[in-house]
Amino acid sequence: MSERQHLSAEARRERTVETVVALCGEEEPATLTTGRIAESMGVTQGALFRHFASKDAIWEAVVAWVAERVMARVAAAAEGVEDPLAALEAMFLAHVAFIAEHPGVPRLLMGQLQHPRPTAASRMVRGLLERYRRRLEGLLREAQGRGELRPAIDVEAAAAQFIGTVQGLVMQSLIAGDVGRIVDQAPAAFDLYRH
Amino acid sequence: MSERQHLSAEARRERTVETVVALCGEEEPATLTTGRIAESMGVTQGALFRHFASKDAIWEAVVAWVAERVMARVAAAAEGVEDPLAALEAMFLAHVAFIAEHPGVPRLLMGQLQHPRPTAASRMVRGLLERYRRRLEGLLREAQGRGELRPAIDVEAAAAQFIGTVQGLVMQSLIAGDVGRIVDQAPAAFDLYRH
DNA sequence: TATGCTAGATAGTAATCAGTCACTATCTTT
DNA sequence: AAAGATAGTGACTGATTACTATCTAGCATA
Repeated sequence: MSERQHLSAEARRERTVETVVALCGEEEPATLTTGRIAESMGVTQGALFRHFASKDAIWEAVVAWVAERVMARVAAAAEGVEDPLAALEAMFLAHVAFIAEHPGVPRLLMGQLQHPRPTAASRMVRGLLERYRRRLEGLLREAQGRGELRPAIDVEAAAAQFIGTVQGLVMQSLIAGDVGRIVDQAPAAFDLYRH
Repeated sequence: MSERQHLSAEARRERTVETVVALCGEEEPATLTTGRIAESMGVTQGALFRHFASKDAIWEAVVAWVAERVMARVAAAAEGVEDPLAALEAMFLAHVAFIAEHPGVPRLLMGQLQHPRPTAASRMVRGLLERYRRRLEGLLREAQGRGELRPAIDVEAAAAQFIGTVQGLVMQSLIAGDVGRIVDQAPAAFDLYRH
C-alpha cells in the first residue's frame, strides 16, 4: 500500500503530541485509543510504543506541550503592557485565541483533572493552573494598588472568575458547536468581566 | 456474602441512575463501564440490560434525571422572589448547592456535550442548557428594566458568565479536590458577579 | 559497498468492553 | 399453597483495549 515514512524519533514524538491535541478537538480524550492516534498519523499502533513507554507517557508529553505553549503565548501577550488591567485583557484574548486554535485543549486539561488518583500528567495540569492563577492574582493586586480596581474585591474569587469566564465561552462553543465564535465574543465577555 | 436483592424494575432503574450520578463524582464518565456500574450497585453486569436496552439508554435516563432535578431545584429557589437580582442569587446558590451534593453532574453534562455526533442524551443536555440560559436572560432583562442593571450590559454575555462563574467554582474544586468548599465560596463569587 | 543502528510493520498477547441468553430465585396473584 | 410473572445470575460472545516479540526496510558512517 503506502510507502513507509521514516521520521526521526524526535519528529515522531512531536507529531504524536500534535495529533493527540488535534484529536481531542474531535472526540473525548478519555476514549482516545493508541490505535486511533496511530491511524490518524498514518502509522501502525505498535510503532507508538517505540517512542513512548506507555499511553500515560503520551499524555504526559501532551500536557507538557500544552503547558509550555499556553504559558508562552499568554506571557508574550502580557509582555511590555504597563497597565495591569490591559495586561489582563491581553492575556484573556491570547488565552481565548489559543483555545480557538486548539479546541481540544480545555477538554484535555479537564479530562486530566478528573482522574481520581493523580498521575504525572494530572499533577502537571494542577501545576499549570496554579502558576496561571498566581499570575492573575498578582496582576489583580497590582491593579488594586493603582486604584484601578475596587479594594473590596476578593482577588481570589476574581482570579477564579477570569478562568470561569473563559470556561463559559468554551461551554457556549460546545453548545453551539462552533469554536471560532468565541474569539468574537471574547471582547464583550472581558468587558463584562472588567466591571 | 450479601443476600440477593429483589427490586422492582422501576426501583432498579432509579437506583441505576443514582449510582451513575454518584460514580461520575469519582471517575470520568467516559470511562464508566456497565460492569463498574453493576458492581457498585451490587448486581451482575448482565442484569442492567434487563432494565435498559443499551448503555446509551442508561445515559439518556441519567441526563433526564439530572435535567429534571436541577431545573426543579433552581425554579424552587427563585420561586416567589420578587427582585430579579435576588432571584438570580437564589438560583446561583441553589445551583452550586446542587453541584456540591452531586459533584459528578458537571462532568457528566460536559462529557455528553463533547460527544462528536449528537446522541439522544447530548441533545437533552443542549436543551437543558438552552432553557437555563433563556431563564437567566429573562431575569437579567427584567433587572435591566427595573434599572437595577446597567442598560449597556450585554445580556447574552452576562448569562454565559453566570454559567461560567459556576464553572469557575467547579474548576477550583477540581484543583483543590474539595467540592464542599465551593458552597462557602459561592456568595463571594456571586457578589463579584453582581457588579 | 558493507556494517550497525533504528523506525516501522506484522502478528501476536491477556484483559476488558457491551451485550446475549438459558436458567433460577423471588415476588405476586389466585 | 400453586402458578404465572419477573428480577437476577453466570457463563458466554465478538470486538477492542494497551502492550509486546519478531522481523524488515531505510539511514548514516566507514
